[in-house]
Amino acid sequence: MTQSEENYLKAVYHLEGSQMGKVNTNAIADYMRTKPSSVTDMVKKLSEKGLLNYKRYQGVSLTVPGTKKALSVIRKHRLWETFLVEKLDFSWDEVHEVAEQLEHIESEKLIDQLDSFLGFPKADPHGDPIPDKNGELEEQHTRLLSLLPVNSSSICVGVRDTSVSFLNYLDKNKIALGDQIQVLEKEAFDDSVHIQIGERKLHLSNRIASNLFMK
Amino acid sequence: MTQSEENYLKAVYHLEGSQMGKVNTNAIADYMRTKPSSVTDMVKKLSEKGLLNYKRYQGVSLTVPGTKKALSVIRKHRLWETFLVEKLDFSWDEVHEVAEQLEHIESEKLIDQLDSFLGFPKADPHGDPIPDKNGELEEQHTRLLSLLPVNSSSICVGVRDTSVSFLNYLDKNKIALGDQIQVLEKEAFDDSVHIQIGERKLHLSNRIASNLFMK
DNA sequence: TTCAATATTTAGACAAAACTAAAAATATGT
DNA sequence: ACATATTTTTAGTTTTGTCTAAATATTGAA
Ligand SMILES: [Mn+2]
Ligand SMILES: [Mn+2]
Ligand SMILES: [Mn+2]
Ligand SMILES: [Mn+2]
Repeated sequence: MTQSEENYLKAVYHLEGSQMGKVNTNAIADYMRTKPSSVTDMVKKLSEKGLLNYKRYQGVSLTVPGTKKALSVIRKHRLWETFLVEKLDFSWDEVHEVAEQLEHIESEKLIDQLDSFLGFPKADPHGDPIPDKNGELEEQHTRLLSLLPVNSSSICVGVRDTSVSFLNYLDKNKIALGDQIQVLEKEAFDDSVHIQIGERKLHLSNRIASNLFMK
Repeated sequence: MTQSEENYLKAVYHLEGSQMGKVNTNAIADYMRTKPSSVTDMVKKLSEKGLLNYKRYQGVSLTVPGTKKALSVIRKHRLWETFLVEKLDFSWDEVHEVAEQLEHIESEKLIDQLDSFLGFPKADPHGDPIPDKNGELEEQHTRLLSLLPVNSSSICVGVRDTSVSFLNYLDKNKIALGDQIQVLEKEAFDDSVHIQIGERKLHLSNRIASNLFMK
C-alpha cells in the first residue's frame, strides 16, 4: 500500500462522511488538489485491489477492507497529532502537516505503543475521535454552537473547520476545547451569538459559531 | 530531496567512514542492495545538485552540503531510535527498521522538539553518537574489547555490528551498554577473551569481542 | 606490455503517479 | 426531445527510480 493509495482512501472516507451516496471523481480531485484523470487512474487500481466499489461514471464507495484501511490511517494521523501537542509542545494549528507525513509510517507496534504512551486518548487536539486498534470510533453526540438555544450552557469539544486561520482566531480569542460556554443571546438578523466563557463575554459571528462542536 | 536521495547520501557517508578514499559504485550498490547502474544514475543526479563529487569511473565523495545533509538524516535516525527505546519500550534490535522510515519525515521543529523531549541524548541505543542541530558529532575515544590488555577494566559503550542476531546474542548473555567489563584472560590460540561482568564470568569469541566498543 | 577480468557506464525498458488534451458518457434546461 | 453543459474516461506524455543487457573503461597478472 503506497502513501498515495492511503491518501485516496482517506479522501473517500472523509467525503463519504460529508455527503450522501457515492463519491464522485471531481469531488475527490478537488479534495486532493489533483486532476480528475489522475483520480480515475487511482480509483481503478484501488477497485482492482478490492478497496473501492467502482463502476465507470457511477462514482465510488469504500468496501469493508477499504474502510478498515482508511480508519487505520486516520487513527495514525490523530494519534500523531496528539503526540505532537501533548509531548512536543506543538500548537493545534501546526500539527496537521507533520501528521500527514507520519500517518504513513508502517509499524503496528509503533502505533499501538504510541497509543499506550499517550494513555489511549479518545480524541485528537481538534476534538476528532481516534479509532481504536480495531477501527472502532466512539459516537460523538455533539451539536453546533450556532444551533444551541439561548441560556443553554455546554462544553466545547471540537472544531469543524481545522484550518490554520480558524484555529488562530480561536487562540486569539482564548476559546479552547474544554471551555464551558453559555449562550447569552442570539441576533436574528445575522445569526450571530453572544456568549460567555467564565467571566468573559464575546460576540461570535454565525460563521464562527457554526464551526464549534458542543456537548 | 527525496527519500531515495537521502538514502544514497547516508550510504556514501557510512562507506566513507569505513574505507579510505573515494567510494566506488559497486560498494554503494552492495550497501544499498541495488544495481550498479542504478547507482550511476543517482550519483549523477546528486552530483548535479552539488551534493557529491563525481567524475566518471573515479568513485564519489560527499561535498560539504552533502555531508551536512547526510548528518541531518543520521541525526533523525538516531533520535528516533532513542525515542523508540526510551519512550515506547522497543528493544534495541527492533528500532532500526522503523527509524529507516521515520528519518525521512520533514520538519525541523519536529526533530528539535524530539531532541529536547529526550533530553538531548549524546548516543543512540547502539552507542552511536547523535549529531547535534548543527551536525556536530562528539568524538568517540573507544577501543574494541578484543584489543584491550588483560586485567584492564572498562565500560561497554557501543556495538560495531548492529544486526538483530548480534544484538540478540548480547541480550541472551546479559551484556548491555553501560556494563563494566574486566578482561581476565586472553586465549592466544583463537583470540577469545575471558571476561567478568559484576559477579559473572563469560568466555567470548574474538568475533564477539571485536564488535564491542569500550571506554 | 598486453590482454583478460573486473568495474562502471550507457541504452533501452518498465512501473507508479502525476499531467494535458481530446473523446465519450451523463445530466440538464427549454 | 434534443442540444448543450458538465462530468468522467481515455490516450498519450512526463518524472522518478529501478532494472537488464550491452558497451566501455580501468586494473592487474602473466
Ligand atoms: Mn489533521
Ligand atoms: Mn485533527
Ligand atoms: Mn539504525
Ligand atoms: Mn543505531
